This record gives sequence, structure tokens and C-alpha cells, in this order.
Amino acid sequence: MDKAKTNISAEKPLTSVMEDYLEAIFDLDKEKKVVRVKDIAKRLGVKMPTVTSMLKTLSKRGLVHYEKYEYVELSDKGSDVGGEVHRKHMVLRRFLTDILNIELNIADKEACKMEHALSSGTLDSITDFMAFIQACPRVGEDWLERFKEYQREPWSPDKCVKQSERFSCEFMERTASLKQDRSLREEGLPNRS
Amino acid sequence: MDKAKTNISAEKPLTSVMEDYLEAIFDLDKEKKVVRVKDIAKRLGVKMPTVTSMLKTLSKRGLVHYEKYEYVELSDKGSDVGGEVHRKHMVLRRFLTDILNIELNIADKEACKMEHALSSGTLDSITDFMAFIQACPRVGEDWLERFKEYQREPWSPDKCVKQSERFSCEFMERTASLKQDRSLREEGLPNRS
DNA sequence: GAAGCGTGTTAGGGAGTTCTAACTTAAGGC
DNA sequence: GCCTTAAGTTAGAACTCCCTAACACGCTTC
Repeated sequence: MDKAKTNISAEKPLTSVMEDYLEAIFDLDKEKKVVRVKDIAKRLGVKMPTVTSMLKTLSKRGLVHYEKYEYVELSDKGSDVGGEVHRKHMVLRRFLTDILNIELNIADKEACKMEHALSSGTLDSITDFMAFIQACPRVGEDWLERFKEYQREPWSPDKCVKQSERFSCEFMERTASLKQDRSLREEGLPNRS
Repeated sequence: MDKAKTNISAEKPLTSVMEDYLEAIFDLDKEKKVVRVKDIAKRLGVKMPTVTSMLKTLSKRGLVHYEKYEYVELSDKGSDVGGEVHRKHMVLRRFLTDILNIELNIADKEACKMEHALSSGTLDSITDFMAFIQACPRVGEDWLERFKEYQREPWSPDKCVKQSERFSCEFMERTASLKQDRSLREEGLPNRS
């Protein structure tokens, strides 16, 4: 009976902007106990009227409880979405900082965009992968430290030749071609002659 | 002199939609030797008038050479962008399929969204990481195969206890809390009581 | 209880991306 | 050389997300 407002199943998918709002509200709710339009605006770098109009949209979709001039609350559905986006953000940020050694500020910004691109299943795979790196007996405690060294100064191929000769070479060749690809373009590859 | 049309340096950044068009044109150019409005529309899943209007926009920005009713060509600048987006797409797709074992269709779709989220520097880090996995003598030829097993059936903690006790435990705890986070929410965590 | 101020809303508009419907151009068959 | 048809364009509108300017609410302070 209140279907008109709340039953929006089999509906258009949420936009990534809507997800950002839900995540922001989710985070602020944990941090502050009371979520204000002003805080959402500040966190997302938009102006207050923009927030008001988005809150109306999210309210129509049953994702927030919104009455004007009152504090904002997520509905159960909105909280599910906001929480999942938050989880994605944290996993991706951790992957970028702890595995790839990307600087936190950059990692945070890129995680914020990636979080809308990856499914929950893929996120789970990343989590598993990070756990595997820790759990695999083959890897040992300073494997990630070794990668840092490698980043600073890639080993010359011959340093690993004995090992890599035992591998299928396909993967390395494909990886190499990708890097080559790029350097070619950066040197001004005349690919439209 | 022809500044009005071509000198758009220090300009608004490209949108991710524009990047998608440039990548599509870049790819089609490699595949077909002649790039048509119809093909771009088909590849991007939009209608032809949408392509026409985007081509006008890209032309104003000096990214494509566009004269109406004629074949489309990327400018040098457009080709640089399109090629770099293409590179990102391939690296990300390879990471998702070869490392995380994501199914190709899904990987391709997610790579297509991620490619706009990550800087070139981060992409380089991913490439380095993939190369390191192959190059590191510690890892051995079937490490990724082991991860696949792990994905099918995560090892019980005790199976790796001796090893992991030697690690800093911080990482694992943080990783574990992320997964817990999610299962809690999926069970309907009453986080707004 | 009225003034002042911070917070929030409404009104109106702009940029970006998309669509449908209707028109134009180009190209091949006869 | 005309006619059909596929390909491309123009016109006009919708939707999303953002803004500024102006107005409304509510709380403190006198």
C-alpha cells in the first residue's frame, strides 16, 4: 500500500553518484550519530541544494528517511547499499596501499571511483587474494617487501632466468607487450601515419 | 590562429564517456581501417545521433578529425588518449582474468569501468606486480594454481599456522575484519537499531 | 519576543549524455 | 541517370547532477 514510495524492486540500478551519497551518509552516521545536509555536502564536495535534491531522489527510492529540516537516516535498504560500498572502498584502498604501495591520498581517491566499477564477487576475490598472500606457506613473511624492492629496481631478467625458464612464457610475454605498447605510444607512435 | 579549435590545453578534463568513445574509435581503427558512426554506436550500445553529437564535441576539443558524412579519424592527441585507455583496459582485464580468475565477460565489463578510475601510475604498479609474480623466485610456477585451489576451498587456518605466526598479524586481522563486516551486513546487521 | 545567524529549501538554470522522429546524403541496382 | 536503401544528421526533448540566488526555518542572545 505504501508501495508507491518504497517498493522499487526491479527498478533502474543506482547511479554511482547515488552510491556515493549513500556511502557518505553511512560513514557520517558511524562518525557523528547525527547526519546533516551540511556534512554530506562537505564530504562530497558539493553545495547544500545539491544534497537536498539528491535526498529527495533517494527518499523516493526508499533508500533514506527524509523529512525536510530533519536529520537524515538511511533505510535498511540504503544502509545495505551504503555499507557494501563502504566495504568495497576499504578493500580497494587496502589493496592499493598494502599490496601495490600506492600513496594513501591517491589510493583513497582511486578506490572511491573503483568502488562503483567492481561487483561484490570481484571484491571477494581481491579479499581472498590478499588473504592468500598472507596464508600461502610458499610466500613467507617478506614477500611484499621483496615486491617493494622490485618496484624500486626491477631485477634484470637473467637474475630470474633459471626460475622463469620453467614457467610457461606466455604470461610474461603478454605482460611485456603491454608495457612496450605504452612506451611506444609515449614516444609518439605514429599509429595513424 | 586555429587556436579556437585546437588549442585546448589547460582545459576541463575529459569525461569518462569521452574516453570510452576515444577508446572505441582507437580499437575500431585497428580492426577495420575505416571507422564509421554506425560501428561506434554498435560498440558503445548507443544510437547514431548520440555518436554524431559526441563527435562534434570531440572535434571541438581537437581529439578527432570529423567532417560530416566522412569517416572518423583520431587526432594525435585523441590517439594518445584512446591508446592509453586501451592499455589500461587490457592490463585490468588481464589482472582480473589471470590473477583473480574472474570470468572473461565479467572481467571485460568491469575493466571497462575501472579504466577510468585508475591513473597511469597505478596501472604501471599493477603491471609491475604481475611481472613480479612471474619473476619472483620465491613464488614458483604453480603459485597462481595454488591460489585457484585456495579460492575453491580456503585452507583452514591451522594449516598455515606455523607460517603465519611468524608474520605480523596486523594485515590478516584487518583483512578478516573486512570479510566479517560484510557477512554481518548480509545477515542484516541492525546498524541503525 | 525580536534580531541575527547558521542551516536548509525552493526556484531556476546549465552542462553532459542520451533518446525518438524526421530529414538528408551517398551509393548501388536497374 | 533515377530510385531505393542504408548511413548519417538535425531538431527537440528527457534525465541526471550540479550550480547561484533568494527565501524559510530555528536557535541563541539580548
